[in-house]
Amino acid sequence: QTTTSTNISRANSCISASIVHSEPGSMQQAAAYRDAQSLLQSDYQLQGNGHALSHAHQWIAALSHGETAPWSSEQDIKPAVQSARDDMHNSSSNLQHQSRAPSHLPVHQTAHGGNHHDARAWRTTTAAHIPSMATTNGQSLIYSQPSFGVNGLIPGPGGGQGLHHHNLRDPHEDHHSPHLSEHSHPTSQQHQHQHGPNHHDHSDEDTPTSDDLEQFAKQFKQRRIKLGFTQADVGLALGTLYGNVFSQTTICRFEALQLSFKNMCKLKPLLNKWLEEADSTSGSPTSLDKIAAQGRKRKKRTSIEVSVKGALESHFLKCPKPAASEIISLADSLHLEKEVVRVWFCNRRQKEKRMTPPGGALPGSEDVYGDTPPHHGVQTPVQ
DNA sequence: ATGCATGAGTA
DNA sequence: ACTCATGCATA
Repeated sequence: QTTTSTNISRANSCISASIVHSEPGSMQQAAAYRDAQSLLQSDYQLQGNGHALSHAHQWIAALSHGETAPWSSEQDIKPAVQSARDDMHNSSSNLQHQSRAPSHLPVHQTAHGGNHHDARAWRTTTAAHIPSMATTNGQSLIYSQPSFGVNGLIPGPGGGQGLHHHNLRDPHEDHHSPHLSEHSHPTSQQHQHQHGPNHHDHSDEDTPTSDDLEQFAKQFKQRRIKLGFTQADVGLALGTLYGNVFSQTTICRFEALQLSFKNMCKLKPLLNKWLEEADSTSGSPTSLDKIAAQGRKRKKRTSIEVSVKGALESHFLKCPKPAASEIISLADSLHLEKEVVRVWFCNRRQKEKRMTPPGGALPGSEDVYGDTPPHHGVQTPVQ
């Protein structure tokens, strides 16, 4: 039975945000965010051997009784605080019109034009990238104005764990060509380059191919580690640099290619820029940060039992897009809330669309739900 | 590193 | 109600 994991809420109080210094003298590094975060969660974060305990907060309290939307009941606090005029809007999201028409061309969007792309274009093993730039909205995405002095890096002690970041990962894979120049694949990756407007040089300008992304992601990770930054540091730095903060999760997923092709394309330029800034900047401070004091009661994460997951999985194979009624009956039989089941399917589908789809890509069951991207060869991205 | 969740934008 | 981009909370 689905237990909802024990959990303590996270504080959702507004953090006094922090400043916005753009002075060259102000030094607020990444640490700020991290600290703030830990502060928030400090309730239960143990230090050393401490057992801290926690105390529950809001929504927890709320659920004791009325369930009518335990979490979504009252107020909804808005995230507010996006640091001022930061136009982070750019959501990019608006442009994926996945034409279900079988005849769509694999459009390749420029990172900026970010248009559709159907999520199936990558993996285009056999090239076939038709450079169409039918992009309607040729701007949006990314960059916001660089109003500040840039760089909010600096890994050091202040940078948090950067202190002893040593190497908590991959014992192997260390040292190898540090330069970001293009050398390539440490681990064989077949890369068939595409013909197209691209020169051979895949760096950041044009629309990258999935191979470019793989290469970049791998290299990015290595550089990042060598520089002593954590994924969280990077996410924050992006925020201080461009105004768009990203979480550790996103950086992690980027490195692991667990984002959609389009999403990867959008992020690559930013990360690439950070990378350049990062190693070129040896010691310049300045940063600005913004911590979104987000307060929104989040539903407790439902923990679905393995057996139940298995059932969902098998259903997914049969029908990736169950109708509402099916979801209801399924939820009912599995003793799950309808919403939980619905979300599970959404997430499952999304997972299929990542560059690195889950293992079970069974052949034959590809286009069943008219939306399956043809990810053929899923080459192990592993590391 | 990942599972479940939220929300904006769409259809 | 879905797709997508993202992320909190967890494993």
